[in-house]
Amino acid sequence: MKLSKYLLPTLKEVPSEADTVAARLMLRAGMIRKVASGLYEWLPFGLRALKKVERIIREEMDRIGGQEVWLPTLQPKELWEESGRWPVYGKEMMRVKDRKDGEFCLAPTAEEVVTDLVRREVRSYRELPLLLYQFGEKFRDEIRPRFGVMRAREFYMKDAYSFHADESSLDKTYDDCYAAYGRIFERCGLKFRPVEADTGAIGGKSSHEFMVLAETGEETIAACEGCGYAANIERADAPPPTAPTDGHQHDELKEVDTPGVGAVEAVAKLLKLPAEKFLKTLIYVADGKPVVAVLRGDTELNEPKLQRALAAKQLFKASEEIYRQVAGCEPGFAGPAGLNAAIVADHAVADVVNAVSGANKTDKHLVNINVGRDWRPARYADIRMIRPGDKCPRCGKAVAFFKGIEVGHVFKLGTKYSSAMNAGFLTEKGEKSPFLMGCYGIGVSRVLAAAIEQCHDDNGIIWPAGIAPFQVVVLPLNVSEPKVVEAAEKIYEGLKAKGVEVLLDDRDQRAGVKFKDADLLGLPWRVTVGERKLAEGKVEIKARAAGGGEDVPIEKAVDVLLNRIKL
RNA sequence: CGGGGCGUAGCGUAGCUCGGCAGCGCACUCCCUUGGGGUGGGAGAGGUCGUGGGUUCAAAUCCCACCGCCCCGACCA
Repeated sequence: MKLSKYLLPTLKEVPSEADTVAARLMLRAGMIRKVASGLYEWLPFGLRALKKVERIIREEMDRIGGQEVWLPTLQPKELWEESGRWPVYGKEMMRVKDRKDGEFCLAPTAEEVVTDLVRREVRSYRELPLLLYQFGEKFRDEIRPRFGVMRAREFYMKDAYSFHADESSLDKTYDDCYAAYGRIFERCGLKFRPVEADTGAIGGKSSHEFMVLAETGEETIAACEGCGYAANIERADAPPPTAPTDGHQHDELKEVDTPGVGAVEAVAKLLKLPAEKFLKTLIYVADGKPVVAVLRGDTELNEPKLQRALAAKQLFKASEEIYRQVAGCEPGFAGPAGLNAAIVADHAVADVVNAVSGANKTDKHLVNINVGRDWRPARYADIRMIRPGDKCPRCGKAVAFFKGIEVGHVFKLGTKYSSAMNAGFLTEKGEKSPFLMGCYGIGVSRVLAAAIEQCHDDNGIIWPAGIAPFQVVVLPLNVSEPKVVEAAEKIYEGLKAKGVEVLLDDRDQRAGVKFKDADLLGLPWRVTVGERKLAEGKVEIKARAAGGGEDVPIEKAVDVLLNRIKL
């Protein structure tokens, strides 16, 4: 490809919208342009890289027996009603109507359509297992799109779905996908880490996320360097509480005035007591019923855990109105004593002796409240967030937090969708049984952004060879010098003839401009053709990732590069 | 949805406080110059100043409404 004819508009200045390194570089390197919030155009250079990632994924999915399909992006409401997700998915799902007022959504994911396909076409256990995958646009109406294509409203995704007759078959495919994902991200040049994940709204049994470690990551991972345990903090088990913080003597319950002071930190300051002595009382609504969560004052609620503990389909914070109905006071003054609602208490609460809590009276708190004597939870559960320095739930060493970008996710769905949608097969015994399912996603556009986030320097992108849009850029430094042009074109044509993807910067630009753009575009290999070295019959070959070039005779340049590229 | 900020040429911005010819840098077109890290000079083209309304002799500038975008938070794969 000749750069003079290629739609590759590089930018010297950074558009103000760029909020991460990757977004800045993708815009500057002419890979993408923004059309509206969370919506992007992919230009030729960017799309080439995206297709490289796609190709790697396709190869690895095919390798484990995946079969590529193409499912509709526009999906009928009826299927989503069958699975029960039409009302549950919420505002994040883009919904549209056709001319007959029929309702559809723009696919945020494809469990429903693929389950529908398989229930119609597969009858027998003999046809299982089945691993289907596709590439396509997904739509999610994010509250706040950001970080360029990292969190966009329309994005490019590989999604795969597997169907099984039994658990061991599901386990095998899950493990195959897990391994394939490792190979995919490896080939994309990413430093990544698989972590245990919450199963979230999609629902299901076990689940792992593939995280690219990056400062700008939106996910937080709790990881133990001791035993290798790593989990999304939404999922990470909190360690069991240690010992009671002081004696077992239960002192007399007292009511104290705390006018206008509701928050734990503020009351702690007022009463000169540490936050560990407090009971934090939170009121939620789970599937329409109010529930109360009680935590130790220095810990935070983990909503997904509470939702799991309650087995609730929907969970949200109680409105102030409901709060008043349940607690009988203004928000901030609720406490577990005398509440008329089911209480779920975090394990850590059990050990707090002579605690402080809200009194369920506005501007009042209770001192020396004790579980068992003054209140009783309906049950204990792990509902708090893990904290940095907490003990690893596996080995007991301290865990640390890391930021990560989720690039892939594997789930064991079980029969969640097949049961809801009556999708099943006949077993050996001739009995009908719902499919066991797994699903496996990779954010293709996000992988690319994550790779750039990880592979760059001050001057631009440094492409991992596997996903570089081209392998080589040839720079004739002075196009008004025929000898330079001739030598550059010879190398360019020579590489093309060998099937190497090569870009020729034939623009009438100064050397400095070409060097700057070459660094920005970040292709793995650069061939510089200038008068100075040409006089000795040589050109310079330089790797983008390494400093210092190597001078080679013109006639050997193609062969030398072919060798280097193989490495 | 709450809080904050911004909207002026393709990109980056000045001007707005205190109303009075819409400017600058980069990019773009043409000419000359230069030719190994964003040359130097000259000439040019490009604007509903986000949209609508109001105040005024006069609005990019002041007022109101709306739209869009960005940041923080809440929310969420």
